[in-house]
Amino acid sequence: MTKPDQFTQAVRAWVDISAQRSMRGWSHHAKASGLSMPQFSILMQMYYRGTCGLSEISERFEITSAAASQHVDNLVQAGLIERTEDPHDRRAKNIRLSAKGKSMIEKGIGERYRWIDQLAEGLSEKERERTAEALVVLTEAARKLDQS
Amino acid sequence: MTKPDQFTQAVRAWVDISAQRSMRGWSHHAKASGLSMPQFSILMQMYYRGTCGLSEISERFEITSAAASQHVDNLVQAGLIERTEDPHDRRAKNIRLSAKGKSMIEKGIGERYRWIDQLAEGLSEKERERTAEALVVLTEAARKLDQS
DNA sequence: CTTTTTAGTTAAGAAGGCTTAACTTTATAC
DNA sequence: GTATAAAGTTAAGCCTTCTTAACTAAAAAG
Repeated sequence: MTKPDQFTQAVRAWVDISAQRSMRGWSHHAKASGLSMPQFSILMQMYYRGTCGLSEISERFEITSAAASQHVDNLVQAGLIERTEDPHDRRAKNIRLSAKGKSMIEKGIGERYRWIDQLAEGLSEKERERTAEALVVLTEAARKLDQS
Repeated sequence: MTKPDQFTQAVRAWVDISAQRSMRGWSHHAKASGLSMPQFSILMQMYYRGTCGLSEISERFEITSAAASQHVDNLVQAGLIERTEDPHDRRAKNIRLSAKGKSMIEKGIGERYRWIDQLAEGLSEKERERTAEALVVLTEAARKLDQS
């Protein structure tokens, strides 16, 4: 990498501003629903990745299994996730979002992305089309990075 | 807005994947440098917005001025920011990054955006040009949202 | 079949972040 | 010029998160 060229510059600027925007409504919703950030993050992971074990949570968030267990326990008591025994390995637990947890997260996502609708209103039809195309290209490329 | 159309969909997907990517190296760097997330976020704000008063910090992060004062104090003692009296209003303090704080954040930013360079490698010259243009348009529009 | 590993839980305690409340100092309003 | 408001600090205490350590139960290894 020699210097921040035009592409890098453009991506950085957008990532910055979009991340900031998204985080705003995000932590708002977390607070409003009485959840702490870690709790909310765990629910978020459940939403995108589906059922998992406790160990996966502790790995992903780089906390001890004790900490993960405590978080999960709180969320279970709040009725937001379900914890059942894994039939194939009775030491392990299967953890998944409850219906209540799911709808909660979906509301949070709506909150997180409301600004995108406002953004759309500030653009012409043509601009929306062209930027959407560009983002699809970028998203594709980013996904490939994840797999490598 | 009636339903998530193509534009919204594309923006969401990209925001998701880019935010995730950026956050990864991000909290890593924060931990590695012995700073908590709130502390790191404050430094980040200083970096992008320059000098500010204490009240701006408490507003931006939605914490009391007491909490902001404590954070700032820690950062001053760590040599990462400087706190001086505002000559125009002697009640107020001017808070700005120190050289040490600046280089620290810049290292963090490098960490945060390393993946963008990898992303660039996966695209053709033409794609880079066109996506960069689109992102400039989006960034502009998002900035306008902030001002309204 | 015994030993060791793995998954998870529980309890106790340390560390950090945030709040309220009381206070100082300076600016603004009347 | 006095009263009020604003910027910031300090101290005390609450709450959350996280960790370590001791534990149970089940699977895997030998």
